Amino acid sequence: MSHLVYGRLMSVDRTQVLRAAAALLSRRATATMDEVARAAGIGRATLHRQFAGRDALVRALEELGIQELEAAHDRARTDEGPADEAVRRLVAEVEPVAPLLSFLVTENQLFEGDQQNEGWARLDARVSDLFRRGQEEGTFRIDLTPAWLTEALYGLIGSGAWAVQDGRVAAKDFQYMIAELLLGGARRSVEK
Amino acid sequence: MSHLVYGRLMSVDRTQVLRAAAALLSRRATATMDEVARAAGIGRATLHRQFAGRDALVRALEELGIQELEAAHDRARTDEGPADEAVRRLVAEVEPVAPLLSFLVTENQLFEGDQQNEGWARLDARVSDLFRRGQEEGTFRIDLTPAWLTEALYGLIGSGAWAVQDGRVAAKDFQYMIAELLLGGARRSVEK
DNA sequence: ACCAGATGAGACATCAATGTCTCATTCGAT
DNA sequence: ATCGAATGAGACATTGATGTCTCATCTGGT
Repeated sequence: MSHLVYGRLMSVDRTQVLRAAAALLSRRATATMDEVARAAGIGRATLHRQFAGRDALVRALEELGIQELEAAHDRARTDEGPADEAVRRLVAEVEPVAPLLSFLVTENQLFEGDQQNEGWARLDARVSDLFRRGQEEGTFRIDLTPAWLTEALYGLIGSGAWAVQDGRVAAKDFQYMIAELLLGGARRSVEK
Repeated sequence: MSHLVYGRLMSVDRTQVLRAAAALLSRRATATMDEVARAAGIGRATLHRQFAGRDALVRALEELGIQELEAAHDRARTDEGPADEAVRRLVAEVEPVAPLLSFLVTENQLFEGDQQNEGWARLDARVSDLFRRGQEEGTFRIDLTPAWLTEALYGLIGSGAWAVQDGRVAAKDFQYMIAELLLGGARRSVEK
């Protein structure tokens, strides 16, 4: 019993399947279960054995996304140093998860916002806290609510991910474009 | 033949149906044809008589959205006056169309972006031109490309529409939040 | 009042995706 | 090499939405 993983016999790598699914669904949110299976290099039956159904798959993707976002937050140490620099670090760390994030956000929009998942609430709170801290430190303007800044960050990350995927923005500019617009806006400022 | 409209006998108001569809689909993008029909107060058969199918309905919504956005642009006179003020006017004029716009944007993302609709291309060009003009006038920073600023504007409008619909942002703050963030960013600036 | 045309309701066939199941094959541990 | 477990491929039933059709009813113009 050397290959027991989580009490089950090992077989297909669950995480690997999830990553393949994320990669595909981020591009085409309407991809079928069969397509997901092929993208993951496994049979449809096996996919169904691992995830009871499409809903279960999406929920698993949600968990994965939340995990990775939490990890990104941790790595970015958003509670340390100047708030604007923390935002930059956060954007940088979130970049790899951006396509999955935008998929999950739109997915959540589709299915009526019945139950605000606890994980999302916690993430929202972390982002929101960051902006609030920036306001208290005098770095961020106080006429834009932390809730809106949080929404805007998600929105810009989604737009950025999609613009990159579509070739309208170079991948290397992703972090810069988002962070700069979010922090400094489009208007030319006197400083700098 | 007093009630001939566009060569067809009048009956249900096509535009009114489209508006009802827009209102519903903007909230629940997966709403069924039957739901759309009920929302419009007509029978499903009649809905099918007017729009060959779901695709046709969405395409009609697309045309409607494009029309209204063009009209918003015209009213905002985005080629007059300082670019930043033009952006403000544009955001204000676009606000009523925001939910429909965000629906169409995500819808377009779902179906593979094979052929860029001519209408969207023209709208993109108008927005893009506005930002370019601002850069040439020295109002906007030049390190953010017009293409990205255009994406960002759409993204923020979508986020704003959704945040309002979800009650996380007050409807009355919609224009201000978007325009201020887009123009000035989150960082507190020295001026003002 | 009459009539052509449009509507609404529902029956119906179709279609695509989903979920379940079977079975031969393959893989890994021993 | 052998055995048990997992896989892949495909058959199959189910489901939900779609699109078509019919027919009774209604409406607006004459």
